[in-house]
Amino acid sequence: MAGLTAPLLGLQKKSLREQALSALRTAITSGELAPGRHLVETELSEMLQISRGTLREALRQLEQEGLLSAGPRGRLSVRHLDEKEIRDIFAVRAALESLAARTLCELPDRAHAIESLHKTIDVMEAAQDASLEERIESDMEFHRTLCRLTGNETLLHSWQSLEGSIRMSIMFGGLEKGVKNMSVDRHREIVSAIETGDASLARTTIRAHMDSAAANLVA
Amino acid sequence: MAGLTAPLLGLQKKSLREQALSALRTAITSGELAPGRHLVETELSEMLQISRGTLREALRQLEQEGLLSAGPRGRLSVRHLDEKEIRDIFAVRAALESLAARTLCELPDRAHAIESLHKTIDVMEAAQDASLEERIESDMEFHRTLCRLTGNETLLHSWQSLEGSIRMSIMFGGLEKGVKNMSVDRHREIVSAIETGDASLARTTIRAHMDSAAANLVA
DNA sequence: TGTAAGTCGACTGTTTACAGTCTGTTCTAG
DNA sequence: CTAGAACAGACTGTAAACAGTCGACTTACA
Repeated sequence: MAGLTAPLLGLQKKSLREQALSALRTAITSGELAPGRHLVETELSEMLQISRGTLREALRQLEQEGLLSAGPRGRLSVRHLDEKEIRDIFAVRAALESLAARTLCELPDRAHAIESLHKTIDVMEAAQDASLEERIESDMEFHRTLCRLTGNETLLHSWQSLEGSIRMSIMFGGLEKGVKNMSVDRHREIVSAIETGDASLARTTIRAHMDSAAANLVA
Repeated sequence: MAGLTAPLLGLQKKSLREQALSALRTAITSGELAPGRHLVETELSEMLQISRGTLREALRQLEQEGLLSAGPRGRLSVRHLDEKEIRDIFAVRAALESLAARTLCELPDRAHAIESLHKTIDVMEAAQDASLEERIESDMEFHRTLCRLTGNETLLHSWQSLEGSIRMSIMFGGLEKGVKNMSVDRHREIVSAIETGDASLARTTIRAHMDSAAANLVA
């Protein structure tokens, strides 16, 4: 876990709290901090080289993102997801991304959006032989972009609040299973559906993508 | 704003942070802290009679709920919603509640859920002549229950994260306009749709309810 | 020996005080 | 009148400390 301090020494632009947040998020979704692991404030603050106060602000945020769960007397531990929870997370994710797809379908001028989406898929394609982590990263970027392009800030925000849980699901289900869902074709299919402007088709395509993704993970 | 301290003196079970959170949430969604209002940490901590550290933890959470927006150098102010944002919030809300309705439709044994929902509508009905605040409260309770009954914790959590924004939308649009959406019949209609088990119908009913609610608010 | 009481240590919740930094404002010297 | 210094307000981050609580361990007693 020594790697935890490293990310903080770099980019000084963000506040310490945000740096700690990123470092912890990464540590959790990468499995460095295993599910169920108990977190001790004084330990973490020492590891991250920040004060307890600042750390606690970050912890509250992670708690709300669903990466940490609170036990008795406020004791935090890394959340553990069971299969039902993974399915539930993907159900919510599907609902959000369906809305995104539907919204994009109704966009009169969606050529630019289509292009942006294809670009993120190009990145995915280029990362075919890269590490699992990089492939997952490019996949997340596609879906995040899908939400961002709608221009609905609330939608993007809700999706991002779920992002940590999604990443945990993938990690919990196994990265190998996770990347199975990241076929380039499936994603092009989604973009095509949006391109047609058929909201119903787009919704169905997204839902199918998510259902199979969740099914793969818990299989 | 003197009322801010009062809620803290009551129920001592929760931590100071949670008490502050509730107090601030109420102050914001009730309009006591007006949109755009700049918040000063030392002022608030003095008003709420808690330390800055504890306050900051609460503020982080409100920020993530979308009730506060951060300006340059971390200066927080009460978020101001324009009409597009209200529509966006209700679009996301519709997506979440559609999922809830669909999930309940697929529940083999949904008699109990149906009953619970009717009960919350009974409360709404009884509150017909109560204050606007109470009527809104009973409406929120119905929709929250809708999400809770699915047993999907992530869905409930996402909805609750949005709850503050929803309340702000109603406040911003005007309470009078807000209660227009709370007809008992419309809600019974939603429950009936779920009772039939027709997921598509349920989804359509929810969506129509939300669309008209959003339209009323920004009208 | 078994159990009940007492002790100790580990953590969290919360407060206070303080240092550093940024920014806008005000006051003064030229 | 204006450039620049001095200042006040506000946020970020830190360190140290204390109370309360709960589990674990120890001890004393029947």
